[in-house]
Formats: sequence, structure tokens, C-alpha cells
Amino acid sequence: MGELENIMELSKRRGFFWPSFSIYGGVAGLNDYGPLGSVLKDKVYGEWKNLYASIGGIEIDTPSVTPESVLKASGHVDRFIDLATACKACKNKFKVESLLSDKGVDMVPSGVEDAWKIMKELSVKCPRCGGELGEPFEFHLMFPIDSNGERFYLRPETAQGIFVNFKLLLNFNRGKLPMIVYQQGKGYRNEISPRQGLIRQKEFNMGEVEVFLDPAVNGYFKPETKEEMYLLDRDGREHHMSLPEAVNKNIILSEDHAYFLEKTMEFAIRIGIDSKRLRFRQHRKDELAHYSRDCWDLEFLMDGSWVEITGISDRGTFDLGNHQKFSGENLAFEGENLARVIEPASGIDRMVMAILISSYNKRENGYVNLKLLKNMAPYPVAVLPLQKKDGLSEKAREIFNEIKKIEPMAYYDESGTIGRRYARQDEIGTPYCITIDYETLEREVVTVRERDSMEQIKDIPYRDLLTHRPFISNPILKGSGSVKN
RNA sequence: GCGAGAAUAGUGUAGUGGUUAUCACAGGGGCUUCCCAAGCCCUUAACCCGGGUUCGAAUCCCGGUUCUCGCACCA
Repeated sequence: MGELENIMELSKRRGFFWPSFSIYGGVAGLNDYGPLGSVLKDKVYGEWKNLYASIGGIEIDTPSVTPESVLKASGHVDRFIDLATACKACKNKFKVESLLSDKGVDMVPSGVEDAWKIMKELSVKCPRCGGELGEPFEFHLMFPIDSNGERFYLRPETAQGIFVNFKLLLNFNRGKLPMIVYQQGKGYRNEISPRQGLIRQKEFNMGEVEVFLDPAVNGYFKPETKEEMYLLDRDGREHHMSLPEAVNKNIILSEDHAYFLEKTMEFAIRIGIDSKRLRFRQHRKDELAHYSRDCWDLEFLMDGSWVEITGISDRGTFDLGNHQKFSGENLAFEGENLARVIEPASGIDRMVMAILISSYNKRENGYVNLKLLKNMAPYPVAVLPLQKKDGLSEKAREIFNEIKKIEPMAYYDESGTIGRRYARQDEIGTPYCITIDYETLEREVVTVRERDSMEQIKDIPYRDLLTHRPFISNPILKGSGSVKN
């Protein structure tokens, strides 16, 4: 069974995520987060916000429903709607633009009629079977919405909500650059063939950061980490070196860009993604998005292939320049100068997958423990009576109620045998189980059992567990969170 | 989207025209000499959807949906 399959099976069974609308047959590319996945996803967002807040970032929240004018300016309307045509014989579909370019005609037809006319003039045939092609039609990579005759789209990225607010945000920031703005939210892409669970979806969670820099100041942000990283440059050369060194050797072209690679790596590690499965890969010139001058992706290795989880793009002045031109508003930060933008954009759902895959461990006896970091586990602690009899159940509930006051996500379970309950918590990544036994009845002490080592710490006065935000930072409790980075 | 295969309890599966639809695990309840999914008893729970063929369909046919693998797509 592949890594992805293991996670999908566990996720569906234990409530991390599953396909949406399944009682109606399901829809490809849409997934629900279950009770555990919702908490995990929120914790990922939480760590992400903490990281960017800690370096001075500010948050914004803008709509998904976006007027066409905005996406016209950003280039998405032209780049995200293709004219397509289908072969009448073999049913394959093709982009009209690429068919014309095969004929040596480099132009984008202005509409369906224009395209149809040109296709007839050049007598374009199906490149697969030579068959006759049908009338072209619009193929939307964005989801269009019509409201009283006005056209909107669901946003393909959250970024535009930040760019269009640049003036208001800069005013909030009291005119100062650099300015770091971040937004969490859903993005939408009409994927032709969504696959692989949370990896390619039609609707997905994004965390996007737009860093606005004064282009006259280079190296406002500098990477510091000495840690060696795996870098793959646009010419396919592998490098194993620290980020400052990569800047010195001109592999990464700007210190500011490298700094946000550093922050991205820091974030991935902080949420428990295995650093041995991570690399940065620079986009080739021909794969850069229309708005991007340079881009490094953080990629995660799963089932033998690398999947993008964050793209750190240098968008230059593309977006502000276009919005200035299309809206007529002055978006310069001083005089004529436009801010330059670095954008670390993370796929939150992919990060959740990466966490689950990094944490998944099968023991020799065949049972699974999820080695989630303590700060990520949906249930930080479970309270388990050794058995139900002899007042253990009552005592356990009493202690559980106390613990609930400081840790609302504590979990209680008294069904079946104790071993089964430990196993159940291991599988969903709960780092600690507090066991209430006969000693507790006599001396108010409990046993704490650690998930990965299965070791027990005996004779802990349970009152001591109530004095800290206990199950994430209590010094009494060691171990756990054992994804090595 | 194309081509090929697949879809049966929560999960994994058996079942080639007539079965009370198999088994395991998981879930719930109980017993138990009770600290790692032990054992025993009881129990919940499924043929993807819609048409068709047939006396009779989980099983055969058609369409849809979803999944897997290849191709294409991934701004």
C-alpha cells in the first residue's frame, strides 16, 4: 500500500478527511475535513499566522467572489480561460491556442467566432487522428459566477485581495515598507482531472503572504540559518548548502527571496513535516506563472514523487503595476516607485497531507502510531480509567472534568480494555494518555503514558498536571513530537 | 477529458443469474484474575446511482458518478 493510500484509509476511518458529498456519489476534487482534520488544519493555520505575525506581518480577510475587472487586471481572465475544441472522431480536446501555434500562428483569438474563422482558414485538423474538429468553446479554469448580468469569478488565489487593498494597508502600516500582509482562505480552480485526495482539489485552503519591499533596498531581510538544504536550480543542478551560501554563490538571486525560503522551511518543520523529505526547486523559465519573475517551490516527497507544498515567487511589480494601470489609482509608495513583491504561497491541505505522511509509523506488531508534534495533535491528552469498576470510572471522570477546564480538547474513553484504548489514541496521534488506576484512588497520583515510546511515568500527582498549559509544555512530560528534523 | 481496470457494512474483503449476502478488523454492550488492539458472549452495520434484459440481477447490458493506472492538463 502506498503512503498516500495509508493516509487516505486512516483519514476516512478516523475522521481526518474524506471525499465530499459521497451519499450522492461524490464529486472529484472536493473533500471534507472531519472532526480531527478540522482541528489539525486550524493548527497549521495557527502556526503559520504566528510565524508571520512574529516578523511583523498583518492579516487581512477578503472575499472569494471577485469581480471580473480585478482578474482582468491580474491577467487571470486572459490566462485562465482557454478556447478549446473537441475532435468529432476521437473526442480528444485541445487548446485552440496551441493548435494555432503548431501551425506557426502565434496569436490568441479574440473569441469563439474569431477562433472558428481562423481554424477554418488554416483548415486545422485533429493532431491525434486527423479527424474533423468541432466549433470552439470557452474552457474556464476559474469558476464563473453571474450575478444580475455582471460577471464574477471565484478567486484562483487569495493574493489579489491583498494587492487591491495595497493603499489602505500601506496607510494602516503608516506608510512604511517593508510591509508583510498575509491571508488565509479558500482558492478555487476548475481542475480538469483532480486526483490524489487533498493534493489536487477544485476548492482548497491557501495561506498566502505578500511581502512588499522597497526595490531600492536589497537585503532588508537576510537568511541566517546554517542548516544545509537541498536546492535544485532551474538548470537541474543539485546543491546541498545553507541559504546564505546559496545567495553568495548566486544560486538564489536575492537575500530577501532567500529569507522567505528560510521562513517557509521553518514553518514546515514547526508543524512536523519531515525535513528529509523536503527540497527547494527553482522553476524553469518556461514554467513560470505569468506574474512571476522567479520562483522556488518547497517540495515534499511522497510515494516517490515531489509535490509542491509552497511556492515562493518573486512577483516583482507585476500586480501593483497592472492594478494601477487598470484602476487608474496611484499605487506607488513614493513618487513613481512601485513596491516589489515576494510571495510565499502555501497549500494548507497539502501541508496537512505532508504532516500525516511524515507522522505515520507502523510498529512491528502492525499497529500504527501517528507521531504528530505535541502542538499539532488534535487531542493533546486522553484520560483513561484502567477499568470501569471499583470507582475508577467515577474518579477518572472527576479528573477529566478538571483537565477539561485547562485543556478543552482533552478526550475521555473507558470502553473495552486499556490496551485497545492506548492503541486508538496512538492511531490519531494523541501524545499522552493519563491513566487512572488504584493508586489514584489511594494517593491522587496518575500514570502518564507516552505515545511513541509507550513508556509510562508513574506516580505523578495529578494536580501537578493542572498547573501549566500542561500537555504541550509541561516539563513533567518528556518525549513525543518525535518527527526528527 | 481520452483509454484500460475497478466500485459489496466505518475499513479491508468473499461471492460467475435463485445465499437469511461471506469473513476479518473497527464500532457499541457485557463478562473477565485488568497497563498496551488478549479471550469469551451479545450487538450495530453493506451490494455506488439510474435505466434495461430476465420468472428472478450484487452477478448480464446501457448511461451516469467516483476511484486506480497510463496519456493529456496542472495557469
